Amino acid sequence: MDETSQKIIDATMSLIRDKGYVATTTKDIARLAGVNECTLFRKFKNKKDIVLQGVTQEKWRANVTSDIFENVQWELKPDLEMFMNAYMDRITPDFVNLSIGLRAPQLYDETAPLIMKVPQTFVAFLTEYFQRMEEMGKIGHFDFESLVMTIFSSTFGYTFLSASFNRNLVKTSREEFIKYSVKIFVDGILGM
Amino acid sequence: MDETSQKIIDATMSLIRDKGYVATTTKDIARLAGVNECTLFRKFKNKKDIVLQGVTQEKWRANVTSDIFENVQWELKPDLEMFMNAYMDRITPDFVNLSIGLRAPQLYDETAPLIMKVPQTFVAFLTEYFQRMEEMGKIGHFDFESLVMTIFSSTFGYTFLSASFNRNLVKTSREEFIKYSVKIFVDGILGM
DNA sequence: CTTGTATGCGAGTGCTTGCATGCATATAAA
DNA sequence: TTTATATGCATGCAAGCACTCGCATACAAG
Repeated sequence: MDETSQKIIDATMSLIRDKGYVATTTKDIARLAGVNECTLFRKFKNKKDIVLQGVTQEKWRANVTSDIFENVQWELKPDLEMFMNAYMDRITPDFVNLSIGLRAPQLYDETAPLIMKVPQTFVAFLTEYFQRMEEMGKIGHFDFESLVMTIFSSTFGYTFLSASFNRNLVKTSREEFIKYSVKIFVDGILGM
Repeated sequence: MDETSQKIIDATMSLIRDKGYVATTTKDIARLAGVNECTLFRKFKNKKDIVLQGVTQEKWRANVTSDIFENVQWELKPDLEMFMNAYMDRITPDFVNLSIGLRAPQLYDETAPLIMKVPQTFVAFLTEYFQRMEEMGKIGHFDFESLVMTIFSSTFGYTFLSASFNRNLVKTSREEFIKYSVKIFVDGILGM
């Protein structure tokens, strides 16, 4: 990937994050990338092609693979904290807004699988984790799907709300949130 | 509001929910509403004006006022279940997608306060609820902000994930989710 | 019957869009 | 030095955009 193409991709993805795909014009992209508009079409087939190449780059996707969960201690509290930190390290506000910006009908068929892979990876990890924890006798039997959905929804929800309504709605810091919510998940409200 | 204007508003809001504001053209709106395109501009100042009138209609906003929490029993489990049900009754997938469709820079300054009012109302209710519960001696002392954020994030997260990735990611039904997550909030994972 | 109002219709406004082309220039490899 | 490649720049194009105009038609109230 030559430098000019990269600048074009970076400009495109930034604009989509800020304004959405449809509202992002090739003129905008060229201006932000500091190149002439026609250079876009020398390097890429069309506007959509820029985006589709962008979403395949590590730089523009949360780098989510299963090996991010390496430090499992098989201890509920530190493991859930590690899980939430792993999520929030990768799913930054920029990434959240980019994901929303990519939700355009013209793109969605091709980008949706990529966007969906992120939550799926986290949900799959959590599900496996709890199954193993039960096998090890460290927790009782659960409806794992509901348990996982509760914890993941909460992690996802906080991340999304922070990115969308920063400080207007969310007054709790990330560290506080992780500490307290894990405590609640582990001990419940009455048992604290 | 005459019938024609209402049809135009309904068509506009539906299209924004499905494609977003920028991708929705006045030609689309006219076709879906079954009126001539120029009728839009006889009834409304411009495209933006249609949306701004739409978002003020009860029909097109979650009808969230504080009196939706009337059935408080001051009992953790039924109250949290009531809270989550109240949220999910109102924040339907359609409403979630409409909220995202309204996130266009051309609109956001004017629509954001309306969109934000919904989570704020729920967060405010929960905060007050837990404060009263502590005063009544029914729960111990908490960092209420973190507690509220955990529960609301989870409710919001499940609602959003269901609307966005239906059944591909979310296998848990609403009823199951509410039942189990409230159980976890109340008892914790270890105490079940 | 007259008049006002709501709407349809076709055409067209000025502007912007994604995209293309021809040509000049810069740079770097041969 | 020659040659190939990358890029800038001006210009252009067909299509699509939000929005407007003049005029015809329907219908209901007076």
